[in-house]
Amino acid sequence: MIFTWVAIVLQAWEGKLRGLGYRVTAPRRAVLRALARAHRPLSVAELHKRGRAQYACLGLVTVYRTLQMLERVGLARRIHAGGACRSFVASTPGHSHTITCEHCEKTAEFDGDDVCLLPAGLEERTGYRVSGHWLQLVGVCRSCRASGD
Amino acid sequence: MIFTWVAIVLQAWEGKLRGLGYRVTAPRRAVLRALARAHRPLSVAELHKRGRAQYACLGLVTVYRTLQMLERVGLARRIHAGGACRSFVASTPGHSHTITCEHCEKTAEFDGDDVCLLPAGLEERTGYRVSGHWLQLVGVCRSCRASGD
DNA sequence: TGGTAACTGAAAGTGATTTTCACTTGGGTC
DNA sequence: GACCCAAGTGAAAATCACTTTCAGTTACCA
Repeated sequence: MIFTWVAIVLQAWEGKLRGLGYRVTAPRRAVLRALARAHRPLSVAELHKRGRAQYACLGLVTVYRTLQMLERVGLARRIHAGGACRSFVASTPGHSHTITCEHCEKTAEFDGDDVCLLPAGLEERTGYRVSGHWLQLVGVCRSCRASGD
Repeated sequence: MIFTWVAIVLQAWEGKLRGLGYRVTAPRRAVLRALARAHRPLSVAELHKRGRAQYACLGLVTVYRTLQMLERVGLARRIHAGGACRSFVASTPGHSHTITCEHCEKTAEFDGDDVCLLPAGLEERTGYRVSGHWLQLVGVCRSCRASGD
């Protein structure tokens, strides 16, 4: 039996959900799988379509509900792109940020605890005491650079 | 004749719009004014309501169109809050970031060219060459701290 | 094996945004 | 100052993005 990377990730996710008291159902598996296989942020509609490839009668509402749940437990992350926040990527729990390729949209996470690294004297300049932040980077991924795009 | 700060800002904005070939109309002035007077991010509906205080028959569609135009020229900025990107604040053109108070939502800009200051070796770690970023901070403003909130 | 609370899909409801179109107007021209 | 017309406008309708409701189904614990 061959285990793909996606299968291993799904296994881990399902264990995590079960551990948190969530049921692992066929519709949820379909959404999880679509998320795990994607290499770029996907809209709810796209996830619905891809999820249906695995579970034909997957309902759109279930996709919304599953994403909400996955976001809550840190397994999915909402991405800001094109003036809206309607796309999702798979995520690992914990504090991290994302970087998205401006050509192919492939999105990666990187650990962010050491990022900010905020401008010196920000509190003095603005009067605000910083308690949180939200950072998204844009760049060009290795393969798009290699293909000269 | 007394010039308030808001009046001065509006004057500058109107000059900028005219310079770019946009017409300065009563509906646009109403939206600009509502934006300039706000101390926190406002939704489209709120801007519509406030704009009507100055120009009674301001249409909702015009608010959308004006915001789109202002965002394009850098005079308004969309703010991400509560899982959506539906609020706007006045903005100064150029590269800067925002910080929003988690209590009163008052939002300030700060210059961001010196921010990132990204984690060393990000390109090596992720394979991405960074070309841009989007950063929003959350904190507590001076007056909310003073009031012990 | 049940039993049951969690989960589901369809349909209807809501709210945000865009499109369309006939009408109005800012601002340059004479 | 009157005229012109492309840019701008508001209302209504259409579209899109969710959310709620509800009757039926199912994962999983005892």
